[in-house]
Amino acid sequence: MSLPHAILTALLEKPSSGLELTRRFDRSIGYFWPATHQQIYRELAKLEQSGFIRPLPQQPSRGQKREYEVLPEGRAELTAWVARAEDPRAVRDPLLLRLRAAAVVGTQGLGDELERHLRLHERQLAEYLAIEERDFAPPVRSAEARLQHLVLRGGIDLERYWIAWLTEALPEFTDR
Amino acid sequence: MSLPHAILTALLEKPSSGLELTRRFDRSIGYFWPATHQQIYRELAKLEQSGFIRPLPQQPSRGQKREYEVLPEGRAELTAWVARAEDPRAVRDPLLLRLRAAAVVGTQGLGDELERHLRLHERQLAEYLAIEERDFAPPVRSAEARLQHLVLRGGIDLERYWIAWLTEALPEFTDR
DNA sequence: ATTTACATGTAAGGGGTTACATGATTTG
DNA sequence: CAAATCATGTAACCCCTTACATGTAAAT
Repeated sequence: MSLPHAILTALLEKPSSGLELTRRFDRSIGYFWPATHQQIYRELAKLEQSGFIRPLPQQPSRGQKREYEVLPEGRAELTAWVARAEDPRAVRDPLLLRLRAAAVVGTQGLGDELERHLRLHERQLAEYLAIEERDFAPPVRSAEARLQHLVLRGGIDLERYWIAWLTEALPEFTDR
Repeated sequence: MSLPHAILTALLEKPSSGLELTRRFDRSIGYFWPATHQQIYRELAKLEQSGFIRPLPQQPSRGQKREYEVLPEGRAELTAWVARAEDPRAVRDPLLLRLRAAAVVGTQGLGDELERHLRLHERQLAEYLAIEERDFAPPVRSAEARLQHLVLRGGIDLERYWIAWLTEALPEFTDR
């Protein structure tokens, strides 16, 4: 149940239409919870029906922009969710699984794939570091910015985790 | 499309029934790809229909154990999957999202939740380390064991990532 | 007027989660 | 024989993914 809360967060930061949300997701919240416009429209409809958000007074026709804002009930729900007890989700990683499978059927071709993943993670890390430099440069920051920085740090460290693990693993795969 | 391959891997290691697979998942493959018995039975039926596995000659009635073995086609599929190009899955983490939400609605109650997660990850790390000590102790090992160890290392480092990040983050949350 | 971009949707299918149903075997 | 356990399965719901559909506005 995270997508509705991701949307509430984004709408509190700035009332938006479905497509605007989709674009904002692509370059911020979506790093940690990606969503397509189909998901977002569906969820907006649910959130409206639940009384958590409402459309800003505007033209209500198809093909027209339709912006939403968060109601007090929505803010209350988000506030409660922040403190709610929810266990970490189970790890579900296909790459680790593939290594396990390779232990049984052989590592043929896996080395190249691991290198490819290594490059992808290096690219993602570079993207995060650029954002960090742009948005969280040295001068002291607000509590809000410190929290956002912490989240970004989580992403950065996760990419570094993968890079370290892949770099350690690669020597096992010499079929090239 | 990872669950069928996880099952093929497990069945190659040892032909099993659905319930046996469920139990083996709980203490090995399931660390990186959990699955309930419902999922496993459904997937076994699909794998049989696809001609990747077949039931061992046995009594075919309800409530009776029904064991499967992997056919050559199944092994071929798994071998191909190991080398297939598949991008890393998108990160989708509710905790990072909650921090982002907390930047907007406040961190009330989040400190306790972060500490709880920290404890859960410490427990998981201890479990992994116990497995490492039990199954991958110093004496030199087969290629198969080295790969399995690499996978476990991935799990260990991932828990350490969370522990490090949570430990770094906690001081930001002083509402206790 | 046609094309392009903007904007909101519908439909189908897959996989995961939870609750429940039912048959067979073992144990007290 | 009653209860517990083993074993396989059904059903419903939710979320994510992909492909497609449709309407409006701006650009050429």
